[in-house]
Amino acid sequence: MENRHIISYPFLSSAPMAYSTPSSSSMAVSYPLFPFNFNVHGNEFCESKIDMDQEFRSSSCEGGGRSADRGMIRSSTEKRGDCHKKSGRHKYAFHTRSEVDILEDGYRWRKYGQKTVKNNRFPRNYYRCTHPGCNVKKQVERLTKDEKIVATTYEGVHTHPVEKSTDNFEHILKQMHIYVSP
DNA sequence: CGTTTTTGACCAGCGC
DNA sequence: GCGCTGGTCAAAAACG
Repeated sequence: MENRHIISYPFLSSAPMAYSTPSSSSMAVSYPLFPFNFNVHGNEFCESKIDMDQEFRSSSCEGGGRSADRGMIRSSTEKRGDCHKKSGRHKYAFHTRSEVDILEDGYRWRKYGQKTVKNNRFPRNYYRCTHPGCNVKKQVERLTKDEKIVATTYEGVHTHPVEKSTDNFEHILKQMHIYVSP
């Protein structure tokens, strides 16, 4: 199986990347950091920024730990404590053309859910970063209209460096095909 | 044997 | 209030 991906990674580092908002509508392939708002009107590659919170403070989700109590954690401390709009995290969705669902992006993900969504015959997969204290999540789903397109949604910012070596990552970059309109 | 995936159930938000 | 839909949990299974 071949790992052909046309992808870009907005979350390669936990460094605070500037919101460059490229109005020039051409994606700057600035290895290894991509700006948050890249815009490519190439072929299949599209990107949509869903939501943005300007400061993502890691609000210590490891406080309670996993309770063995039946019934859910239901996050009683942060439920109505401070955030009046709970989905105020960094959240970025972009489409990639790939033949496998997930690609080695340097982080380690653990799958925690799978749901069949309404307009897709492919299920949506839910992943979470396995680093302790890092609650970055991502969703991966394959589109029905073109099953070569994989929609990936990242939520949150990693609060730790990338696990895997940069050698491996350069290998990944060589696999990536990025559409840039001339 | 530790970690990850699978999978059904549970919960919350939203529209009617 | 009810049902639908999406997101998450957690126990069991699978995996290395």
